[in-house]
Amino acid sequence: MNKISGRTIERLSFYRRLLIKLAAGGEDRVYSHRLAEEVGVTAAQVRRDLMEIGFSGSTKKGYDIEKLVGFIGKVLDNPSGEPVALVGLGNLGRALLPFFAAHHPKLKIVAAFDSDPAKTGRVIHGCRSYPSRELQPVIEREKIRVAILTVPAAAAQEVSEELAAAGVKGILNFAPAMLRLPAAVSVESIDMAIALEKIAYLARRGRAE
Amino acid sequence: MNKISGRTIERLSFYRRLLIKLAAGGEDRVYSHRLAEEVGVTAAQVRRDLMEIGFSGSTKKGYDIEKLVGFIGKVLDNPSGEPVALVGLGNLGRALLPFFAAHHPKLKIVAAFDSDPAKTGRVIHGCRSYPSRELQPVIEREKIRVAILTVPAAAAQEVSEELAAAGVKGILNFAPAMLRLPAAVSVESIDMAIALEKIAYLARRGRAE
DNA sequence: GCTTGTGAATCTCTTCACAGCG
DNA sequence: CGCTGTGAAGAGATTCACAAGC
Repeated sequence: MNKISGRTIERLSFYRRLLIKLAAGGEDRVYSHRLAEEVGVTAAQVRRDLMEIGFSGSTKKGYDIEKLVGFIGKVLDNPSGEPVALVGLGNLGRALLPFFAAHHPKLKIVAAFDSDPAKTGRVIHGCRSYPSRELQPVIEREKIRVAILTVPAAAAQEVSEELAAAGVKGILNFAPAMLRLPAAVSVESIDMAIALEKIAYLARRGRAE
Repeated sequence: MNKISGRTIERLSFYRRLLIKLAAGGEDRVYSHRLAEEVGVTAAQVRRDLMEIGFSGSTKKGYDIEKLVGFIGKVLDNPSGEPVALVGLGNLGRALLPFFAAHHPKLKIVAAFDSDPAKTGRVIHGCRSYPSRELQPVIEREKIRVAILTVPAAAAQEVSEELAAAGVKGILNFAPAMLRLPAAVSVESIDMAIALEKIAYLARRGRAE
């Protein structure tokens, strides 16, 4: 169950989301075809992914939804929950707080940071905000290993280094900048400006496929 | 210069961003190595990408920055500019307005929509907001072909169909939902919840590579 | 020497297609 | 039968490595 590819991780996450929805609708078993159809991949892909994590559906009638949700959880989640830091309380950061607060049972934003004193020392959407100066101590105290970075591009490298130094091992980076960090720190970048340029390109040229 | 892969488009966008920064710093030529290093890919990858769009640097001393920026622009941009619609003025949508308004010379959000009358009929960050009912006429009038979708997941499918019907050809989808649309419409989804789960996973397991 | 441009090799990811099972 | 699990084939993307230019 060791090295699972990034693509597979993403799809597992999608599968789980859908499975939970199906379970809420009262279903308890599902075929790879169905899962594939709803998530937008092929059935073979679904079976491969489940094979990769070592999950077996009974051949009889597809996969047991509840079991599969649990199994995916064992792969993706930290059983004891995962505290997350949000760094940068600009427009985007403030918008993400309620967005992430809403959903996840395991992932929880427990601390927010900003360099602007006007934005700190408060509680925003149930999350305490601290001045940047307290970044390292708070992250260490709360044992935070995952951070969301929503600072301006110019500050991103510096702040990410502080995060890494404080012990953060994964950064979800929204700043339009490339972060250079030790290999022990994983970075996943969401570059919305690039995504918009891409979709504008695709809209002009005909659709691929 | 025809079918360019999605990956390449994204990287071209990155290259351009960097090139503009270099040009602002007074530089006028650049080697593939340098570009690669700063963007986080290999030099061979850079050269492949430029080959793919048919750009030739002089062998003498790398690539002419200004020419390359222009060339990438010819590939990516609609020369007459690209009007964009934003649909969904919740927290995220409102945060994206200034974010996108800031930067791009060609891509410009010219209309925003929301189903909540309290949020419409105003001008937010220089962008006029309309009630959803006016979605189709406004999009047709403004000849909008690109839309950013920031509505709740439950509404995403329906709204995206309206967009498609109104003539939109590319959708940047932030809703955690899979859109089923005619193949003529391109969809690029940014699923922040999935991305956060992924980075949490990577933070727990050691880094890949 | 240092580049770029590029065929060929490699790696990674996805799909095919079928054995095996209930 | 129609399903899952999976070896093998296929597609795509990346890197290697080297010819050719200045």
